[in-house]
Amino acid sequence: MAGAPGEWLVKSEPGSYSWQQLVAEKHTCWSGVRNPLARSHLAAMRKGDAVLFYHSGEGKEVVGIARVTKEAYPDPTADDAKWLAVDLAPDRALAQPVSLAAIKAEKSLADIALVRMSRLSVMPLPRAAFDKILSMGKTKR
DNA sequence: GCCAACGTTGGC
DNA sequence: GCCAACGTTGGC
Repeated sequence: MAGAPGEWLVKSEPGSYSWQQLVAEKHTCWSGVRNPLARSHLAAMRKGDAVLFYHSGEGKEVVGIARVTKEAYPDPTADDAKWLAVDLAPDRALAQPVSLAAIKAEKSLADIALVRMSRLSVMPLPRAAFDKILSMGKTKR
C-alpha cells in the first residue's frame, strides 16, 4: 500500500559512513538501525523517495539528497530478523550544505524531528520542511 | 509491570 | 569532556 511519495532524513557520522562514500559507491545498504521508531520509518520508505543525508558529529549539516532504490528488507547485519535495511543511491549534493545551526535558526523548522528528537537517526520530513531545507541549500527539488 | 541503573547518541 | 535525552536491562 504505497502512499504519496515521502521525504526523509537520515543521519550518519561521516567517520562511519559519509556522503562522499555514498557518491563513490553509487549505492549502499542502509543497515545497522536498531531503534524501533527509526525502524518504522524505514518500513514506510518507498522506492524513489527523497532522503536528505545529514552528517552528525563532524559537520552537523545536511549535505545531499539520496533516493530509496530498494524498499525495506531484513537487515543483513542484524542477528534479529525484525530489523530492517533499505538501499540508497546518491541523487545530488546540495549546492550549499545546510547546517544544524541554520536549521535551528529557522522558525518554520523548529518542529522537525532533527531538532526535537536529536537521537533519532531516520525520520520523516514534512514536504514543506524538505522544500525549505533545499531552498536554504540553494538546490532545486 | 515498575523503576533504577546503565549505555549510547549527539550537540555543545 | 560534559551532559541531556532516551532506550534497554535486570532486580524485585
